[in-house]
Amino acid sequence: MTDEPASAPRRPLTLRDVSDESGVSEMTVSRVLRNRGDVSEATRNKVLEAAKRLGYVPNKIAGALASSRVNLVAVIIPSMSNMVFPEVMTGITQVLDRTDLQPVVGITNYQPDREEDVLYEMLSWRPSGVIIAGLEHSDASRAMLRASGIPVVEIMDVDGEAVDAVVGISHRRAGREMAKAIVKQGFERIGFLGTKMPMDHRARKRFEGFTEALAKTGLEVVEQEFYSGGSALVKGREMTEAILTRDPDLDFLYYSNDMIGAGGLLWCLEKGIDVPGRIGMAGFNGVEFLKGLPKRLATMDAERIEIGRAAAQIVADRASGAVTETGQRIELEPRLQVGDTLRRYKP
Amino acid sequence: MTDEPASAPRRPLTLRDVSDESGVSEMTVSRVLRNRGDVSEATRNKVLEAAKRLGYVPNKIAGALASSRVNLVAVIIPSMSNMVFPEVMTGITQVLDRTDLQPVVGITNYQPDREEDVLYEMLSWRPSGVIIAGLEHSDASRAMLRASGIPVVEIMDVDGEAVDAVVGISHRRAGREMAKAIVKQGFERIGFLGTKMPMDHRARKRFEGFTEALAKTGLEVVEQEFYSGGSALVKGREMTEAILTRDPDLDFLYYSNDMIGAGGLLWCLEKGIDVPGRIGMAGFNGVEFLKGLPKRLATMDAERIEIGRAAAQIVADRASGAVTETGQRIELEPRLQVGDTLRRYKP
DNA sequence: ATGAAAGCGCTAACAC
DNA sequence: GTGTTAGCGCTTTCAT
Repeated sequence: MTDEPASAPRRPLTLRDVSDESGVSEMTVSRVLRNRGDVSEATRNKVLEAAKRLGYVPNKIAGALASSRVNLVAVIIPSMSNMVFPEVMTGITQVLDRTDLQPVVGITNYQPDREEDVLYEMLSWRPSGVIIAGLEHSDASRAMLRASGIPVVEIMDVDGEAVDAVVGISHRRAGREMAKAIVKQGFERIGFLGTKMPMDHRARKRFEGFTEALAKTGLEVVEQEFYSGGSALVKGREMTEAILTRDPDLDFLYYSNDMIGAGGLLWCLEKGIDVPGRIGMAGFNGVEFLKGLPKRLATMDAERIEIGRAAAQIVADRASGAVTETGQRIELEPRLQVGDTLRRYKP
Repeated sequence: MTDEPASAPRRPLTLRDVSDESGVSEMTVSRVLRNRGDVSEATRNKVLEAAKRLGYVPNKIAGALASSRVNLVAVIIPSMSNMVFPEVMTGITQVLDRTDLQPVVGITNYQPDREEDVLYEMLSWRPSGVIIAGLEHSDASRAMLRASGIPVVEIMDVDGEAVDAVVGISHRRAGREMAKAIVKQGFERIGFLGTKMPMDHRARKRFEGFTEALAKTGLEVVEQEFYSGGSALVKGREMTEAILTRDPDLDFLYYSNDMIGAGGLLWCLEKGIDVPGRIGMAGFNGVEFLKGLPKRLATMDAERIEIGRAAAQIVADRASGAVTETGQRIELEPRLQVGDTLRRYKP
């Protein structure tokens, strides 16, 4: 019996092993494995066969160190269970799949110090670019991003100062436009339901834009309700019940995201409340999920896939050297989806 | 004007720069930055200040090459937009956060050849371990996993042959137990709704267990409906309508996941169908989401967070050298959640 | 078309 | 407690 089963070698294979096995120099083996430079068909095949026979997997660590090229793109987002960020990832992947770049995801759980750690960790792998959610970062994080010397794209939000490039929508504007659409339908006693603000800058900006636009028409948010943690759908129900108990005369509820909006909508329908005849509702994000509800909640599409695509394109262009420009700014237009809960029945 | 703004240096900083700035040898700088070995408080501070002043971020590529230690754990999953896998990630993160290991996620979109690519890419970074969803992989993937010489944990499913360690539930058993629970309530004309099988081995196994257990009681699935792609909630509605149109006498619908089950439930409630009096329903996964629906869909909890935790623990133990055992097998028990759609009203 | 030598930035191992 | 030396496994560069 041997101590070293073929199935789990103690020492990982190196180029050297493939070189020995094939009788070709390390250098030429390297060229074959990377499709670089001219190699005769004969040696090429010898090498490929040897590599496959041995089950050789190149060591990217050594390769990256030698070439100072790393085909990774750091993607730093607050959460994965949000429905929003997986879609951003879809957009990023769509574009990066056409290049040799690979996304690597880091999760911050909406905590600035966690973001700092994750960023530090990722930058220490010297990625080809960074795509990071939001414009609000700790001073240390911004310093790291600036000092990294690699393309940085801040995504989701354009309301603020960017380190380098930025792709997103204006959440203030999204809030304003929703306010206008609501007022236009004649709603007047408006309640707001959302996340606790400090955790979510984009929700805060939407709220600010919303109240600002209402103020211009002489209206204001007459009741508010906030939550944190827990199942958003359940929270939406609970908050809706709470706010309508406090003020039964509200005629519109604006939710800071679709999930709590969906919860509120389900609750109202169960209670036999006429939506939108008696009360109108709207959420934010435009998640696909809404299509399956009894009524389609009004919402505003946050252009998530498109944001991911555009951000990845900026990184890819810059990493390939084709583009040297920095500080690109792409503002996408949030699209109002009227659905079934915003347009009032004509009396 | 200078060509080289301090904000974006051409050349990334090295240990050497910190050494020069602090007047301490590279080696000692390295020790300080890694908290290794004894360093006097004085030099320690000198180094830390110099590093911070310069904004130095260590190069993990070089570090990993020199030490042949990489604190990354490759996590390979089919999808992020599934609600299931983010929860597995939560469990993994909970455990890894207490170590110096970091998860790196790769997405396969349920495609075996994509899985092969992602795996190859990740292994080439020489991670400390691999956590990979499912037991079904291409021969090449299995060969790579075996040859890697690092801990491999296959998760979610225990029905099959594992490369190394495995943590999950038996989906066949989950299907069997749901069948028994349904039969026990006196349901007899049972329909099944699910994903197209070849894409989803775990759903297939649940279906097999389900039909097998039904057969033992002399029953069978009398109608089936399959889907692929699209919004699961919408698909659930459409499939439910289709299957009940084909066979209006069905008295139970078993869905292969909670999302399509939720769609079906909403559709039935809208149509005024008495659930579970007229027709019973059950899904699979136990997603939190169900709590916010008008009725709680019966389901079976897949123990996702616990699976993530246990898998990460195996990798962490093995990576630390504390445990050398291989081939661990942890089978968790899926828990039936009766909800409101399985227990028949007493007549 | 192929090979030889040097070195990427760091850490292990060993001095002192 | 601190410094020195020799690589880690590749790729770059320059020969041939």
